[in-house]
Formats: sequence, C-alpha cells, structure tokens
Amino acid sequence: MTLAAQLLDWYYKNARDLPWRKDKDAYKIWVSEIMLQQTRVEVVKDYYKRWMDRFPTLEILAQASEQEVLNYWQGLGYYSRARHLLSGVREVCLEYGGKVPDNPATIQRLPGVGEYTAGAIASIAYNRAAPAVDGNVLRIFSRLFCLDGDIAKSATKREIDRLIRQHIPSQCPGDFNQALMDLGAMICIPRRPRCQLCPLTNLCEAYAREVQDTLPVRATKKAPQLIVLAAAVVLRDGKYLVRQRTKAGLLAGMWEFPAIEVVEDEVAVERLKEELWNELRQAVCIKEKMSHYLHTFSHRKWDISFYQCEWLAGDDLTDKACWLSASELSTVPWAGPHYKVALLLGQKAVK
DNA sequence: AAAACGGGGTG
DNA sequence: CACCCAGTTTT
Repeated sequence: MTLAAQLLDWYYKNARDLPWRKDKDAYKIWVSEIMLQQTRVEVVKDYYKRWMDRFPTLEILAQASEQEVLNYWQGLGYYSRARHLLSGVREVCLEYGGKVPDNPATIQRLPGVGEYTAGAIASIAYNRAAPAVDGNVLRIFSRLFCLDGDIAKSATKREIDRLIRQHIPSQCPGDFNQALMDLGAMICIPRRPRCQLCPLTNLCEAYAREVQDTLPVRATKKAPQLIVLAAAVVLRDGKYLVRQRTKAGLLAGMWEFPAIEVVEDEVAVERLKEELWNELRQAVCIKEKMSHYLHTFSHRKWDISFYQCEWLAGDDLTDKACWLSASELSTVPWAGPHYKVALLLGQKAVK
C-alpha cells in the first residue's frame, strides 16, 4: 500500500460532509477555498451558504457591487479576499467566457489566487494532479518526514511541495488533497495529534520517534503594535455621521465612525473635534465616552474609545462621508470594532 | 525574506 | 493570553 492508498481508504470512510463538497462546480470550489484561507471551517459554513443563496453563479457575482460583496464578507476578515474574488470572477467572465480555467498556472493568475488555491481548484474541480499545500499539509508532512525547518519559511514549503509531488496520485488528486485537509483537521491536529486513529502511523517518522508533539516548528510572531484611537458618534436629525476608509491598507473601503489616532498624550477629544472640522467641515461638541473596545488584529491592536457628540453646524458632506439613519447602518460593511457600535445603534441583524 | 492583512475559537 | 486557522500580496 502506498501513502496515497492508505490515506484514500481512510478518507472514503471518514470524509467530512461539507456544503462545498456537494458538487464539483469550479466557481463554488473557488469561493470556498478563498473563504477558507486563514479561516476555520465552522465559521465558513454559514458564510458560504449565505453567499451561495445570494451569488449562486459566477455571472451573478460578477454583476454585484463591491459594497454588497463586502457586506456579505463582513466579519470574515482579510477583506481583500472579497475584492479580489469579485474582480477575479469578472475577469473570468470577460477573458475566459465565464468558465474557470482548468490549468493550475492559469488559475493562479487570477487575483487572490496563489499556489495553494490554484492547486485546490485544479485538483478538486478538474482532477488535475496539482499539489495544494496549506497549513494542514505542512503539518502532516513535517511529521511524516520529521522535518524540523520553520514551516513559515519558503525553503521548508518548497521541500514539502517536492515531497507531495512524489505522493500525489494521478487518478484522484482532488480526493488526495481533500483527504489531507480532513486528516489535518480531525487526526493530525496541531496539538496532541490523535495518532491512535491515524491511517499513516506506519509511515510516520515523527510517530516512530515519538516527537509528533514537537512538530511542526514555527517561529513565534511578534506582538501586535498598540494603536490608540478616538471615534466620534455624531447624531443629527436621527442620522449618524459615517465615513469610508481609504481604498488601500487596513480594512480598505470599510465604513467607520470618524476616528483619529491619538499620539502620545494628546487630548483625544480636542484632536477629534479638530478632525471633524478640518476633514468633514462639521462643528460638534464632544460629550461623554459611550464605549471602549480593545480589538486585536493579526499585527496590530486597537484601543478605541467612542465619544457621543452633539452636532452644532456643518457643510454638506462630500464623497467619502455621509449621514445614515439607524436602519441604514446595516447597509454598509463596517471596520472592525465600529461594527459593534453600529449594532448597538442600529437594527443590524446579528449573524 | 519579511511584513501586511481580520476575526474568532481553543486550551 | 498564546496559538492557530484550507494563504496571498506587497514591500
């Protein structure tokens, strides 16, 4: 028995029943793979179903607005994934006649699609013998072959990609890749792997040496940088003042209550008042702090305070800001903790 | 090669 | 609280 045969025997008895495994539609595989990047399966399930109710085909998604797409992505994180997916399906409509290409290299040219996702789509939707090396595969192979290189480094990834190519079966590469996902999710898990249930222990070098708990090796990430912010909640005639973040960078294109970064020991409320006047031409009187949140991103930590403000006077707003009623707060995608305040103020349905 | 890019679950 | 998750793009 080969590694692939042992793995597939196990997979055909134990495969998870997942919403995106109902058929091999390349668009559906694509959406699921993008949602699953750095995101847990359990979280993706509901988003995926909601998404397919609204955007059941590639053509329907291609016609949607970016704001609506971002709204459906709200809470999933890494929002560039949604923007890339939208531009990607539009590209497929225009350049490939609405059919997702079947060649891994061609698929990888689509925005938001890297080596992993291209391999996953090609192997699962089209049965092409392409590897799909994700976190699960890195973990499983680092244990199988006792590789102690940092799996965050490209050298280690190249080494594992090479090993995969020696084991991927040409008949059913998609099942092989998905079997590795399931093995990594259910058996060869990050901490305390369930080796007694594993179909590959007879091949596993780490198991033989009893070092499976020490692998894979991953360098520890540095602590996120602390950013102190102050945000203004301005109410005028039943509507709230909101603005859109810039097109690039963190939470690009998402909406927020006007906010500033508080540097050193500046007086937050004074700077906030100046910002509203300088940037939005609104005169306000800052009242009491209404809420305070600590919000940690992968690389940054926000300490953000929301201040209730009384509107005094102001010009009409220009392009990137507007007044929204409480019920309209649910119509825009929100930036991080601003979503919690929008929920508080509006009637946005809890997901 | 390293940093940017989100949010939530888990032990 | 540290760590992790079906990674990709930019620097």
